[in-house]
Amino acid sequence: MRLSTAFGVTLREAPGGVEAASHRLLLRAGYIRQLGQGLYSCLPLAHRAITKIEDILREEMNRIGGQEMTMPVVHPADVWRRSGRYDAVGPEMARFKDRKNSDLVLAMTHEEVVADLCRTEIRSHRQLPQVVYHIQTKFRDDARPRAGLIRVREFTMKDSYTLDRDAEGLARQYRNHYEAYFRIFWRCGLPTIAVGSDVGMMGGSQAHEFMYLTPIGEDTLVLCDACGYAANRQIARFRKPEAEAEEPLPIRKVATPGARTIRDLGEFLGIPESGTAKAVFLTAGLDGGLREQLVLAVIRGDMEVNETKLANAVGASWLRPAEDDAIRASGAVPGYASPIGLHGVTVVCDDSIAASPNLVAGANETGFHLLHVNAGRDYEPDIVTDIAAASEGCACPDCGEPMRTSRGVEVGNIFQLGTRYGDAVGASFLDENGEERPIWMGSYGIGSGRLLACIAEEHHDDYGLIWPASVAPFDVHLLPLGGKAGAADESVRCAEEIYRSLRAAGLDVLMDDRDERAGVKFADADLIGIPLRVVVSRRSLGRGGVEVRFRESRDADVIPVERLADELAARRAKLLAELDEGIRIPAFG
RNA sequence: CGGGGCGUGGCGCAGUCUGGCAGCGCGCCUGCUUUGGGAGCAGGAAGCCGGAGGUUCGAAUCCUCUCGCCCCGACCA
Repeated sequence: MRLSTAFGVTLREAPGGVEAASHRLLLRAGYIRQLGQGLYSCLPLAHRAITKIEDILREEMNRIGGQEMTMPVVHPADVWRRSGRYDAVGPEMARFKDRKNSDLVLAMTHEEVVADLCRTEIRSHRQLPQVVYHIQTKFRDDARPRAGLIRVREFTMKDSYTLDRDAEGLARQYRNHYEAYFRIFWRCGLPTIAVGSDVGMMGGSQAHEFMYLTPIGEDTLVLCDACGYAANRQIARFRKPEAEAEEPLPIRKVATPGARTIRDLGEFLGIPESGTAKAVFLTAGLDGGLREQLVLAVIRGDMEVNETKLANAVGASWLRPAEDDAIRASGAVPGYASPIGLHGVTVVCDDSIAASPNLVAGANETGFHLLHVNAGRDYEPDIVTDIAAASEGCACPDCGEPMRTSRGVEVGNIFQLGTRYGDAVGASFLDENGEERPIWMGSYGIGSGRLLACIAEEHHDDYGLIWPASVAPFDVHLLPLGGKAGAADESVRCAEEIYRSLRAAGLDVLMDDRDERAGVKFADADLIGIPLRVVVSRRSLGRGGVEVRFRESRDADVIPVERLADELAARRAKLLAELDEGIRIPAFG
């Protein structure tokens, strides 16, 4: 491609309000342009880079037996009604009607369609296992897109689906994806870790997220450096400080004027926060979010409630802080609440509460608390489970060492779905004994645009992007200096010849044939970030060739023109080999 | 959905408080000079100031409504 005729220009200044380095540089270097909130066009440079990413996705999917196909972006609402997700997912899914007034949706993902296809295509155990995938547009009407391509509303995703006859088959395919994903990310030059994650709206039993660790990430991860435990904070477990064993004492009411918070209470009574029971009221959306239920989460005062765990415990599709009116209607008093003597409330106790005797709790009376409250004796929780939020420094659930937290961007995910979707649409097969059995499904996604943005985030400097050779939109950036395009200058003639010969040698070449000064060309080359640069100038020709350097390096080598194609091909091969050699697949767990 | 902010040539911004000729830098076009890290000089094109309504002799500026975008939170595979 010739820069003089390329569609898209570089910008000296980024548009205002742009924070993330990947966002700023992709805009400035002419890769992407915003059309609307969370909606981006990929200009030729980004398109080429994404094509490289997709090539890697295809290779690695095909390596584990994947068959590429294409499924529609527009779905009849009925397939989503059958799975129960039409009502469950809320406004994130775009819905509309066709001319016949039939309900349609824009696809957020494709489990329903795959399950529907299985209904007719999969009849016998002989047709299993299967891996199918496509690279297709998704739309999710996210409430808050941000950071350029990191979080958008319309995006392209590689989503694959595995079909198996039993849980063991699913586990095998899940593991194949686990390894394939690490290969993919390493080949793209992106370091990631796999963390255990919430299954969320997908449903299912086990899930991992592949996380690129970066301060701009929106997910909080809890990591143990000692043993490798890693989980999204949404589901992260930890060892809770144990309470001292005591005989239960008789309950006693004490005046605690003005002590509305746990800290106030601890100071007032002269006890540690772990000696108190914190009561948090939330309104939960049950039955797919249609029915509201007041929930009281009770946790020891030294910990916080994890809303994801709580939502999973009560089967809620959403939670919101409860209004004071609803709290009072249950018999509780905000600020002095406890689970004793309430009605119309689902009481969920963290397991730390059940294990801690003689806690201080509210008296459901303004200005008073109760001493020596014991779960099971003074009130009966509806649910006792782990609803505590892990945080920086808390003890690893596996080895007990202190854990740290980190921010991350989810660049891929893998889900063991089980038989849920097959059951919903009646997708089953006949086994060797002629018995009808449900199909076990798995679902696995990687967003290609988000992946591109994360790679840009990882590989850049103050001057611009520095693409790994595997995803760079071009292999070589060719810069003729000193002379107008098409002029009879020696450097230009030579560059034209090199342009032809490198392309003939199979390299993707971007030639800056614009009538620009050297400084402008260098600055734009830094910005665009092609890994190999060739400078052709009177000076270099005087030294017997052209200058070759890596984008990352400051040093150039003079290479004779006759040897140039071989030299560049060798350097490119070396860069790619380094990426392949870097592949590390952590133990599955 | 809650809180905050911003919409003025392609991009970055000033002007708005205190109403009175629509500006600056970069970019773009033409010419001359220059030519290895974002050149200099000269000339030029380009904005119904996001939109609608209102107040006023007069509105980018004041008022009302509205649309769009950004940031924080809620939410989210």
